Amino acid sequence: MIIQVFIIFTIMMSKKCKYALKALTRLAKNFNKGHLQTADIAKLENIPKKFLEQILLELKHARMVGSKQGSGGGYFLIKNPKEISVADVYRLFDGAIALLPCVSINFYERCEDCTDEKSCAMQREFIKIREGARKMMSKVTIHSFIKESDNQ
Amino acid sequence: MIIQVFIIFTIMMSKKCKYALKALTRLAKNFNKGHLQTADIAKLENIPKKFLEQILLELKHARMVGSKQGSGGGYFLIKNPKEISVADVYRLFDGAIALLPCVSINFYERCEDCTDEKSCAMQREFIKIREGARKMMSKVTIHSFIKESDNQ
DNA sequence: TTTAAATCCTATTAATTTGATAGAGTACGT
DNA sequence: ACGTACTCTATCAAATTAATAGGATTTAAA
Repeated sequence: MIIQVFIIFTIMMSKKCKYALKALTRLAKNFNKGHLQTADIAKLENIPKKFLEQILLELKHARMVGSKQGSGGGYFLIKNPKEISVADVYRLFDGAIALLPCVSINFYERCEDCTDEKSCAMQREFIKIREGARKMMSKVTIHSFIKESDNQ
Repeated sequence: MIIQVFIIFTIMMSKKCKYALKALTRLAKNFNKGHLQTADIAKLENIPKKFLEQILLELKHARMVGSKQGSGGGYFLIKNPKEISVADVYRLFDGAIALLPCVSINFYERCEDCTDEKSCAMQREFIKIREGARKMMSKVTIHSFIKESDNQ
């Protein structure tokens, strides 16, 4: 008897990035209403608390959230939810939106195997693909994730 | 003296996928003109030969290329270059185009941490992002990578 | 019919990344 | 001073990537 197991690996957004978006959305629902604690966000969003700590810290360094230390402290959004796009968060945690480094705006790198970038047809075409993804990822913001039913 | 090294990791297309696109483009330039050998493609495109072997084999299993075995053998395209899109090749080597598994058409999977998919605002928005990327990746084909100067 | 050439196929490897945990250190309200 | 919650760095196991290795198989040609 032969058992075949197929494992399909897919390159997608990292969990870290997804958790960040969820945490930001939770903070956005509380925008201008005080702060939330890591432990509460972790519970509400099903995120490992210690992992979330790192994420919120990175978001703080990126100046998307602010924090209040000590007892009774917590995190709060310091940017308008409409001004934090998926592209911003994706770039912070997962890097380039472009599929090839030579096509990236923020993470540009030359391809080692490329002989003439100026006439590279792949580069020309992958710029189009990047723009397709970038436009959509810039349009969707944290605000987009807040449902009307959340009355905010 | 402190030396700081910054390593930026970016999720992009895998090298395998990129090599596949380059190999397919090379074969496309030779479409209906006989076959090319792995070793020649490897040399022309700066791809490790043994690695390229695997790639061409996968492309064969996916019925994009055909092969002729034995001495004097090689590979040839069996689909029209206009009918092989970047999306097709990307899905074959790197998996889903969507950024979240719950949003993927071909690699759908439920998010473990999701409580109600029907009302999930993230899912709704990430479908838009997927469509932005998918449309562009479907439009660009192997034919797009062939420059006019290659007179083909 | 032997030999060489090329594809076919599977296993293995080192390096890197991910997702997470651990354990201090620091700030602050009570 | 005490407890709470953020800050920061180190570490870990599992998974993935990008190759390499080594045969097995097929075919043309000597």
